[in-house]
Amino acid sequence: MIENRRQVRTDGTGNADILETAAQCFMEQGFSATSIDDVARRLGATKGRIYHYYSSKTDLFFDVHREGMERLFQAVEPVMGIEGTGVVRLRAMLTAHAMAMMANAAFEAVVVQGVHMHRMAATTPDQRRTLDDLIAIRRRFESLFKQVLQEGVDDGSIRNVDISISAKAMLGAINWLSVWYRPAPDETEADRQMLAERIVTTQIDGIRS
Amino acid sequence: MIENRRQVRTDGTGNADILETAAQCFMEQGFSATSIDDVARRLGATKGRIYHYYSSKTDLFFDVHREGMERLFQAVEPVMGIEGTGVVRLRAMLTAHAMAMMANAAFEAVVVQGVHMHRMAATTPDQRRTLDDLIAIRRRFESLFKQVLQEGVDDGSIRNVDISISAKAMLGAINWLSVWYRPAPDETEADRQMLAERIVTTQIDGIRS
DNA sequence: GCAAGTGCATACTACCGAGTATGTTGTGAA
DNA sequence: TTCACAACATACTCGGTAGTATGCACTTGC
Repeated sequence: MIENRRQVRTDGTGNADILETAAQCFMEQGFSATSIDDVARRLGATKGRIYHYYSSKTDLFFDVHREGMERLFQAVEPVMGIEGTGVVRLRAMLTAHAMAMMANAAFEAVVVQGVHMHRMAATTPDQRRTLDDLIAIRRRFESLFKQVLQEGVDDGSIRNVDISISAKAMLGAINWLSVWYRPAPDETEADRQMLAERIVTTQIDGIRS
Repeated sequence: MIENRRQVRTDGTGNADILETAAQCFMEQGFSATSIDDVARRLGATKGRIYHYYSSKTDLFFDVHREGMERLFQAVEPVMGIEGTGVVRLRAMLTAHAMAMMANAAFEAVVVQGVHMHRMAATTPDQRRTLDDLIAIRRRFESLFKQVLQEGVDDGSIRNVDISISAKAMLGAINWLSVWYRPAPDETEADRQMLAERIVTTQIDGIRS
C-alpha cells in the first residue's frame, strides 16, 4: 500500500498540483507551520485528496525535497560536460544552479529547509531511510562542484584553494538566493540571467588563477 | 505590565539562561516546531518561568533575534573604523562577521530564521512593530557593508561591481555558515579564524581591483 | 452491466501545545 | 513582623492539527 503511494509520485495527474502547492506552502510558512489543511485549501480540495497520495505530512515534504533536488541535477549535470577548462565549466555549472534556484524558488526553498532537517527526529524507520537518501543526494550534488573545482586546480585554471571550503562558500552565496530572492512582477529570463551571472562572476573571480 | 516584561530583557538573572536555551531550541527545531515546554524542560523549569518574562512565544523568538543582531553589530562595527582602504576594512568586517556567526551559532541561526519570517503574519500590532524594527536593524547591518563596499569602489581598491548584489552574495556566503557549520569537538579559536579567513579571502578576491 | 478499484470528500478522534488562572515560596522594605 | 511583590510552579482551558474511518461517485476491465 505504502509502496503504491510511492510509485504514484511521478505520474502527472493531480499529483503534480499537490507537489507544487505543497512547495508554495512550505516555502512561505515552513514545514511545521504548514498544515495539511492549508495545502488542501489552497488546492481547492480537502485532506482526503492529499492523504490518498501521501501517507504523512513528512512524506509529502520529502517528496517536494526530492523533486527540488532532481531539478537541480537536471539543470547542472548537462552543463558539467561542456568543453573547456575547469573554471569555464564551473562557471557554467554555478550559473545553471543559480538559474534553477530562481526558476524553482518554492522547491529549492524546501531543499534548503531540508538541509536544516538533517538532524530531525524522523519518526518511522522508513522516513529515516528516505531522509538519509536525501542527504546522500545532496552530498552527491555538492561533490559535482568539488570535482570540477579540483579539475580546475589541476589544469591550472583555478588557484590552489581549499576545495571543500570554497565549494561551500560558493554554493552558499548562490543558495542564499532562496532567502532574499523574490521574483519581480515584470521579470524576464534575461533579468534572471543577468543576476545569476553577476553573482557567479564574483565567486569565480575569487578563485581563478 | 507588558512594558515591564520588555524592560526585564537586559538584566542578567534567569533571563539570559532563557534566551540561551531558547536560541538552542529554535536553532535545532525551528520556531514553530519548538514548544515553550521544550525550552522549559531544557531549562529544568516549567512554562511559568518563561511566561513570567515573555508574554508570548513570538516575543521570546524576537528577543533572541534581537540579541543575535546586537552581537553581530558588536562584532562588526568596531572594526569598521580601522585604518586602510575600503577593501582592507571590508575584509576585516567580513571576517568579524564570520567569526561572530560561529561564536554565536544558535543566536545567528535564529536571525537567519527571522529573515525568512519577514513575510510572517505577526498576529498583534505590537508584534508587527517589533518585527518591522528587526527588519530595519537587519537592513542597517547590511548597509554597513554596502557603505564600505562603495568606499572601496570610490578609492579604487574594489572593482566597479554592483554594490547591492555583491553585498548579498558575500553576506550569503558567510551566512550560509549557519546551515553547515557545526563546531568540532576540539575546535580552537584559531581553527575558526582560519576557516573565516579562507571564506572571506575567496569573497574579497572576487571583487578586489 | 457489474465487480473491483480509484479518487476523492466528509466526519470523526485523539492529542498536543499556547496561553491563562491561580497557587506557593522566598525576600526586601517599612 | 508583616506586607507587598517577585519568581516561579501547578493545573487547567481550548483551539488547532495529524491521522483515520468511512462514504460515495465514477471509471475500467471483464
